[in-house]
Amino acid sequence: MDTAQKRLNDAFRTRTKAGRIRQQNEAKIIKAAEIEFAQNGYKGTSLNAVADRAQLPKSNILYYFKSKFGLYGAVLADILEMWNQAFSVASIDSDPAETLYRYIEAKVAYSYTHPLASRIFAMEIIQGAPHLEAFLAQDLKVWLDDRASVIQSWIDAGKMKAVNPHHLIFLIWGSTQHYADFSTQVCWALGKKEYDQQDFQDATATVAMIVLGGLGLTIPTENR
Amino acid sequence: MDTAQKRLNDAFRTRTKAGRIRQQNEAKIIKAAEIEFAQNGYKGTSLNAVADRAQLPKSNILYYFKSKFGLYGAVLADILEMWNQAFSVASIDSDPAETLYRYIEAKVAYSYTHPLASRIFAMEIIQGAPHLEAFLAQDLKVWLDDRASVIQSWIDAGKMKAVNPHHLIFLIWGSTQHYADFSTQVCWALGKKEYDQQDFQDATATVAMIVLGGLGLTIPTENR
DNA sequence: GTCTATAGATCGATAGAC
DNA sequence: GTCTATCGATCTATAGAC
Repeated sequence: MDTAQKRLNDAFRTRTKAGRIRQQNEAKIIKAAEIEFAQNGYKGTSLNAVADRAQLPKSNILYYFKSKFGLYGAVLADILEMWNQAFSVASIDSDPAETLYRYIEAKVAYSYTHPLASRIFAMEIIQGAPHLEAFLAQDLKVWLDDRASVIQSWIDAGKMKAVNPHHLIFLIWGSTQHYADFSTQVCWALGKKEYDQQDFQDATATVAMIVLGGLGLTIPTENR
Repeated sequence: MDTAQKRLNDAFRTRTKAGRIRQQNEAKIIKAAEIEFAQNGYKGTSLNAVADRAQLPKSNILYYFKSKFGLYGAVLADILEMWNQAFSVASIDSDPAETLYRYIEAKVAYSYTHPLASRIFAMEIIQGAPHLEAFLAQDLKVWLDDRASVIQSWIDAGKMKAVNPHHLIFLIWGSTQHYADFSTQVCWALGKKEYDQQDFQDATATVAMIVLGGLGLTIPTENR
């Protein structure tokens, strides 16, 4: 009778007591969905294509995730979880050069280890964030403003040149994420089929040198 | 009988002697298609949506552009034409600071005046450039290598710090194009609905200061 | 040249057998 | 829980009236 309570119970059981087969299948589906969503966007992705790639019947997807939008939400949740794990640490009184270098390094590494996640996020934003607006806009803005205030405090303390903190963050985002989102373009230019570790070290070095240098900071000694 | 020749004639006549109404309609369709492609990608865009936005019957689109792919090609051609007009000038013996500043300025301005074009291009690349690969890969690589060799000559002449020229170009691309491609994100962060001119001046100033500063160059006096 | 009607394929989602 | 069959909507593209 109480269907709302029943649905909550179902959802909870689904999250916690999922069977072994179901968990394996869900993982296979999310992995396949990441590839398809990154390649074709939300509208451009068909459940048929995801099902084929996951080698599972299409109805299986809809049974697990209720709808196409539900599947997309699960993929985004996966991405945001990784995102938070990688960039949640933020020290207030730490050294600007050290902190910014670590951030650039982590950002480039993330582009290397999670190119699909990075690309899906990029496409979602380019399209105006029609799907994640409600549940991400606030978190993201809080995180950004927090970061910006730290940078501003460094500037006020005379530890680095004065720049618009938000624009500085965008510059770092743009130039690092570029390596994941525009890998096709970058690979053409470098005459390669795929990146290797050396390319990512070069990327980190170039971005760090220019950004830190431009701010009047020096790269931490152990990374020079 | 000679259908190949006939088709060539048709194509030529279409390009050159197009009627007034047809030209107007084609322009309306391309403008509508730009919005839809930027919002939903190639696969995610339907001719119905384009037709509705252009306020023209769907068959009209297929009559003018032969197919969905033909329409997309026309949109891309439009974008690349603007692109070339904006960035084709490249001087060999010019001043690095002056040249790089003008380039950053032009790139940010392009993001401001042609955000849709910039976004379509970005999505195409993110998706692996499945459509424009054949007819753009070569041109783009030639252009890039040419630019990189100029930067290398500046480095060899001791005019600026040594960096990987390709990565420097990517950094500029990434950080400037970011303002068009990720406008949603940037607007959230700045707490605005749309950019104004001041935001773009700030963007130009920040990117120029950091990039030129990081390379050991000074911003041209008239722009400080 | 322009537009309506519609074919043929594929979409997301559901019903029901097992 | 899993999978087949299928619905109704929507897609690209074409045929043919005007």
